[in-house]
Amino acid sequence: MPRRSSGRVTLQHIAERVGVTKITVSRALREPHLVSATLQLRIESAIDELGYIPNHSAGALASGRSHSVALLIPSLSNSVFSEIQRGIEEGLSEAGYQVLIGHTGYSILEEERLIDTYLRYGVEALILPGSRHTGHACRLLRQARIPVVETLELTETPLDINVGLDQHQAGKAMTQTFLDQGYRRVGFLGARMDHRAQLRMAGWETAMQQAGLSTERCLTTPHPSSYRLGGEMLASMLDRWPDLEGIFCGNDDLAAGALFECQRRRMNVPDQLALAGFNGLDITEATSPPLATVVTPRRLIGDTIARRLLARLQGAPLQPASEDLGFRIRRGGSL
Amino acid sequence: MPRRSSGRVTLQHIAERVGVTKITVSRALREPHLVSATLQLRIESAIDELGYIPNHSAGALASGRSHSVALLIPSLSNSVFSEIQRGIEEGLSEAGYQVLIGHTGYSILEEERLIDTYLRYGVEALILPGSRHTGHACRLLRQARIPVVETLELTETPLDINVGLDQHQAGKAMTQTFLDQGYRRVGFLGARMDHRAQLRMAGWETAMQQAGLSTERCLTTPHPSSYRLGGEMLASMLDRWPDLEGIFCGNDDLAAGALFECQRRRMNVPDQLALAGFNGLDITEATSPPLATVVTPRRLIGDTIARRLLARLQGAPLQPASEDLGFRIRRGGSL
DNA sequence: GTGAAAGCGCTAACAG
DNA sequence: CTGTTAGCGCTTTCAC
Repeated sequence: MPRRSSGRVTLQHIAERVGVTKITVSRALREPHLVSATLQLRIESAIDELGYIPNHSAGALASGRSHSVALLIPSLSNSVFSEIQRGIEEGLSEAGYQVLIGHTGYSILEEERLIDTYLRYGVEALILPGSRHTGHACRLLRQARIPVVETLELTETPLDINVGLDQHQAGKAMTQTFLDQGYRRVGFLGARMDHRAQLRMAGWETAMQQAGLSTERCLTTPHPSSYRLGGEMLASMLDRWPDLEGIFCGNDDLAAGALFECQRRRMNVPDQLALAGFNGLDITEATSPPLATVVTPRRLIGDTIARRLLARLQGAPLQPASEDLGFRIRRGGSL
Repeated sequence: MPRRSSGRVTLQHIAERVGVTKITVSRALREPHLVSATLQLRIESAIDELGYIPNHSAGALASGRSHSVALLIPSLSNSVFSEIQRGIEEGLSEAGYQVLIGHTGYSILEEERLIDTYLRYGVEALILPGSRHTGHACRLLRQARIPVVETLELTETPLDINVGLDQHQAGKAMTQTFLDQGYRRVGFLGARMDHRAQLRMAGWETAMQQAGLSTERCLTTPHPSSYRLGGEMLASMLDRWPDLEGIFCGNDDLAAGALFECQRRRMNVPDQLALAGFNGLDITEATSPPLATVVTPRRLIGDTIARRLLARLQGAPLQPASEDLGFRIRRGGSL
């Protein structure tokens, strides 16, 4: 009589039922070609009858492999990441990896906590949003000796794989589009102000300064962005700088919210005020007028991550390098 | 010399460094009050120095407890679930549970696959969207003998905990609001047409039929909903039924997309066409006019799930029962 | 093609 | 407060 037992059906139960040892059952599940066809069938039906569910922990412990990868994203409610995630998941699940999702809430402290958690789970790789991490997180990543992907933004000093786009350059390019269209008093609206939002804003500043224009018309908040916030912030900006000709919003949510506020005020977009967002979400094509935006190659980013990560997992050597997947400016009708 | 070894730092390494046995180190981590203060400190610093990361699989295997719970949601890009998820996660993480997220893509087959996956991971509870599952999924759930939560919709035959709202009733109530305002030719627009979308549509049908009105003005598609789709479907409906007075959209995305299309056509909302959505997402308060919608208590659902699930995890008996958390109609300005 | 033995890293149970 | 022993369910290794 065992002293401890979970009561769950184990390999051993299947083995006894079939009249073999558990290693044969194990093989039947993992390397069917090494087991005779008759046995294979009898084992399958025993598994079915008894309702056997493999114990992942036991397998991972014995083999030292978890067949899982952690994907950290800043926020579950931001659809920017869902396409990236789709590409990653399709690529990795095909290769037998389970993708464990965590969300950092845009906090590198929370990211650190999640890295720790998932390293305990024995993930075989980590995919992180952004390139800024806490010191302890970096130490954990180094010690873990597993492939790491940093994504969304590019960094000069990648830990391993780095796939994304130049957020600063993109911010600058969109601002330049305003300038090319003849707009001069162009403001910037930013929310959350995570690292990428800061880079986009810096791109705006650079473009404005290079054109010899003022960068005073700028409003930011640490609060999460939302449609409502876009409207409120637009109102504040117009109060303060009634001479505004255009606003570059750090993301599409803010831009859409700003557009709605313009509609309420019966302000014509783009004649009275030009607007632009960032990311190229579905909503930018649906509004009236469609919103100008920086279209980011999210699906491509996801696919690329999957491809490069699989290569690393299959033994490709560590060669830290950045891959710039670019962006595209879409003028919509709001600019 | 061990024959196999992962090379990772283990409890044993810490124990040797400190000069105790590994069980003491294990206790220092899990039940610090059972270990002397001096040892506690020395163990902590050894853990820090060597960079020890506990092996979750080993712990789970030995203790039979995974301290994790699976949360399945239909889609990562639908912000409807993010608030529910937040409530669940806050409540459970406080109690020491890790929440593993999976997304079913609105498919009960994929749900079945995920249930199987997470049962292998040894999750201590499962939170599922909806109350419809495959036969095999039900069998798996029964055999697992762990708490199960079915959410979003209510069911007569809950497997265990069921927290949500009456989607049919909500659809009916919103339709009744149209009728109360004097609208008669009220259509329905639905996308994806998962079970909840079907229930909402059935609510619309019931209300219309009870009022002796036609239910012909109805357009649905299996495609995922989006703003753009809302606009396109509105256009189709107006082509086919130019006499439409109002449209109840199965969700807020469609309603917003429909509103944008009205703006493009310079149709006044609600004078020429009344609109309503479902869920009460942020966007419904931001548009001009704000959209009528059925406000669902998502945060409350999440909190309630966490509370009731924790009770079950701490030993409360299985008492299958539904909890109806209701809904609220908000007229916005589009109805 | 199948089996026996050992061990992955940790915790339960009992002892002192 | 700390240690000893056994074992969780599986896979590796080596043997037949």
